[in-house]
Amino acid sequence: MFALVDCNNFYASCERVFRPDLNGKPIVVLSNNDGCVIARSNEAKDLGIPMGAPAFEYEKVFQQQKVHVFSANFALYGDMSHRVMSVLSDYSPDMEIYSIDECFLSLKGFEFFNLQEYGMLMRNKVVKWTGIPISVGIAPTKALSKVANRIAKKFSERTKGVYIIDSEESRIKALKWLKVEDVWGIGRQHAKRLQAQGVKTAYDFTLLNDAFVRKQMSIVGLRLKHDLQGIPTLNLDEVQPKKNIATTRSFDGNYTKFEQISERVSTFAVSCAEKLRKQNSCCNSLMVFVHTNRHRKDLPQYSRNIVIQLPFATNSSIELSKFAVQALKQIFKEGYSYKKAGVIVQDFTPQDSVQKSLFEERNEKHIPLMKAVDKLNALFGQQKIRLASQDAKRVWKMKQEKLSPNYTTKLSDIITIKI
DNA sequence: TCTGGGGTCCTAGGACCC
DNA sequence: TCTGGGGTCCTAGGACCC
Repeated sequence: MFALVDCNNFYASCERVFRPDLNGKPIVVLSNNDGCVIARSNEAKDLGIPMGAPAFEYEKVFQQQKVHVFSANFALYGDMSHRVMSVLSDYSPDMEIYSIDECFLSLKGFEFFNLQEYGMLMRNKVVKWTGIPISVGIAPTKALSKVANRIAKKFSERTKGVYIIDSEESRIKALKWLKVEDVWGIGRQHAKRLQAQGVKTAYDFTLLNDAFVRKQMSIVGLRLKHDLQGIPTLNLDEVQPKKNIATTRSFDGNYTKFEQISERVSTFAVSCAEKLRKQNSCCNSLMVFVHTNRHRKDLPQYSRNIVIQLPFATNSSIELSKFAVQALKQIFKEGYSYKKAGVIVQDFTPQDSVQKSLFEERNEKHIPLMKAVDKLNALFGQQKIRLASQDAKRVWKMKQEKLSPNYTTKLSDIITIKI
């Protein structure tokens, strides 16, 4: 059996942990730049605020309905996620952290446990120790545990947040209830095609023949089908080092000058380099892209990316920044209003087995230098030490008007309790 | 005025090898 | 008239996830 544990309305719940006065009130969390809605409390969902809603279009609703609006505070959510996962890791020797707010637990060897009770234990402990409410779905396969989790959440009053699929009868009942477009792994495109063929529920999907599914949805779809039939096909994955790392941002306004954008690109490259060093990888290639605001139909549009092969594998902020700005030079065109840029590093090699280059040497001095920079930044706060090619005055170029304090990661933001 | 960010996997087709 | 067979590697594009 597998358990899929999922935090309810995760970002909204994180904000609420430190603002208990907001219990029962509508909350939304906005994306970077306070652009669109990326998380909603149940109360906000009930008001009909959709996922991804542009914030400026819903300003009136927010005011009229007294919705509490937060800028995304990823430092807080990341730390809270850690805490939740750490509590959950006590409940199984095998765990797959699937996303910031979800994990699978293997319940192999738990045959003689009362799984309903076990799920309740997890739920109570997590909410008591972290303040985050969770839902637990338990079933013989990963895909079915996803389904069970949905039921646990949807009917939380009846299920108390824990639901188990453990018989053929409950499997079929669950799958007949679940719409095909809500199945994990069936996105908009596949759902559209399946519906056109009369497939309405997850159960209908499991009745299709293998060859048909294989042809329409590749091996991925077929695996999913088997998993939903109760044949364990998807395995628990361990956390792998990433294969790509990206730092991309929309700008706080429209940028037209090369210097403005190169400063951003340099900062993005430095951020990628930091993430690379965290997982002990070096990258061999790097992509830079820029584009204009695609929502502005009245302005001329331009969008381009470029991939460059590096002469040697590196994770030095200095090198990567230099290469990224060089790449930007090749695609930047005068006369456009740019809205977004990004740096993506790819083609990794482990840090300790980097090949020497025949023609161009990487500067070995960068290794201890980066170590020192990382140490200082960890001690004195992100971006304390920066390259001259980055902006020296402002660290964040984002609209974050409703940012909550970093309650759990910054000493000066820790809450005070009066007793 | 204002519209997010960061990932994964699979397949087909082209280019190449012997 | 008739023109083989068996591979690998890479990339772009498409699908999906949170």
